[in-house]
Amino acid sequence: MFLTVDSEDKRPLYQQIVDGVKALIASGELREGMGLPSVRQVAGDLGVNLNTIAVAYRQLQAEGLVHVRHGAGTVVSSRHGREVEEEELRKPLRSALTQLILGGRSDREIVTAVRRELKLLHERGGSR
Amino acid sequence: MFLTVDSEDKRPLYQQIVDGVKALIASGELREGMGLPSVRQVAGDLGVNLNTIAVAYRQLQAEGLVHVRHGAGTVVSSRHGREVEEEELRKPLRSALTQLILGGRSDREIVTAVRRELKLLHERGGSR
Amino acid sequence: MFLTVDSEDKRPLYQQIVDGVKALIASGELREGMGLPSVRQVAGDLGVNLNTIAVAYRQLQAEGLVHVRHGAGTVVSSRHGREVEEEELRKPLRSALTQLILGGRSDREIVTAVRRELKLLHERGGSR
Amino acid sequence: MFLTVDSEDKRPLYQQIVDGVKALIASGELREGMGLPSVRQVAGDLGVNLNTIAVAYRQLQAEGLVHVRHGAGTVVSSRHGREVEEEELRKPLRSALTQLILGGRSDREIVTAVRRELKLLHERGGSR
DNA sequence: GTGGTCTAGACCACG
DNA sequence: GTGGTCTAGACCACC
Repeated sequence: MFLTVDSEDKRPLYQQIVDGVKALIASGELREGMGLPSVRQVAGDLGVNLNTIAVAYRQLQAEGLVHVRHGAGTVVSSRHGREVEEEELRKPLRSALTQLILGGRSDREIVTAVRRELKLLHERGGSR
Repeated sequence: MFLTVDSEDKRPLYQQIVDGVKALIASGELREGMGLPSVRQVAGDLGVNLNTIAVAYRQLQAEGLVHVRHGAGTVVSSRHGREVEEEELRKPLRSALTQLILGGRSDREIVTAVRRELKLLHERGGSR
Repeated sequence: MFLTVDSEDKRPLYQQIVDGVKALIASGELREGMGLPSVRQVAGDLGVNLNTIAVAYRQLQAEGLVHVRHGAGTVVSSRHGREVEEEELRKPLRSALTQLILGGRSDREIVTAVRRELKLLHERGGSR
Repeated sequence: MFLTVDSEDKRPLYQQIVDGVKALIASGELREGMGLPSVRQVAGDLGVNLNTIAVAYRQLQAEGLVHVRHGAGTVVSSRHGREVEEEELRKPLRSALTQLILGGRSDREIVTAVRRELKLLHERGGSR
């Protein structure tokens, strides 16, 4: 699988997993009905504890992105009811933009960067 | 001052202060050489522990955004020397965009939202 | 048969079968002496592993709701002898009511909902 | 505090804690803004592991019933946005009622029991 | 002091 | 085989 963790990253390990899976879903690389690798396999691949991965999967489940069939693995859910509050989405955007401005980027540069990132995020999904 | 804290926010208090000051600088509301209110005053205004504010100021100082002029309190630094790593800036952007995609927003909607936020962030700063 | 399973349901598959049969008995749709469909047939109909159905039937048998007549399959038992502990019944009731209260429902609304559900549960059973 | 766990109970320990806190909130015994006992204290009182309680508190937080101020404890949230899906509430009700019917209770007895439980659930809240 | 994260390792439930 | 729960014990972040 295409998940990575970085011990330098400030986010907790389990959150990195959550974000990684979210990114894979957002890009279309993981689609509805597809199975996620097992907790044990991810734990082995990344060299982290079983429980840590289990926590990540549980959070994904709680957010409705995946559902678990107990002895049978974890699969990507159909995404109905994912009505995220507008404000909830805007807060991280605002924060990221603030940092870019502080980094000296002009508005034009920022918009260009946004377009580039969007393209990258979609590209990995392939034949979508 | 125009700083606020929200106990419902998931970020720690000190981080909210840091982000708030960053936003004020990014918008131009706080410019080079301008003084920040004293730790004591902010703590009093917000009803927060002195230590919490001190931690926030220390982090701003560590990031090179402000410096302490002895006897004169904390002032906003010049922007030189703050070369933030490109990757460091891109990570939160990517994360914010991922959430927007998962929230069902199209690329066009996202770019529009980015422009709107940029405008809002600048507006507060006035003549800049 | 009128049993269904839902892979999105949080309950394990075998429990869904158990609950389904219980509901059929409670509504009168299945009465004393009537036969249940064979394990093999249910498994085929629902596209579920044989073992899973067998586990469900075993639990129903352990609870005294059905018994096995050799050569004749599984049949619904008479109700005698199934003295369920009062406390055992009250626990799930209390839990369900707690959730309704937390959901903002008033006592009157709850009682009304209870009556409606009772009616629905009986209706399916016909002449009873 | 008035939380108990029962090793005979089929629910996992952490779920019993969650349900217990929910019941306390539903009854009004725990009101908005009131603090929950610390993870360590509950763990000590009940003789279970720290992590188990932490998992329970995290779930309560995820459901929006409490919010956590990192170094400062856990408090009951104001309850806006607790729009639970009607179906989500009805499922446990239906299941509980089914069991009561199977236990031989008549509809009248059941409604009476419901009223009694509702009264009990509210009574513990006192001056509400 | 508070809660959060992580590890190691055990045992259970499900399919 | 899958995921779920629990324990014991460690270390970190926040206030």
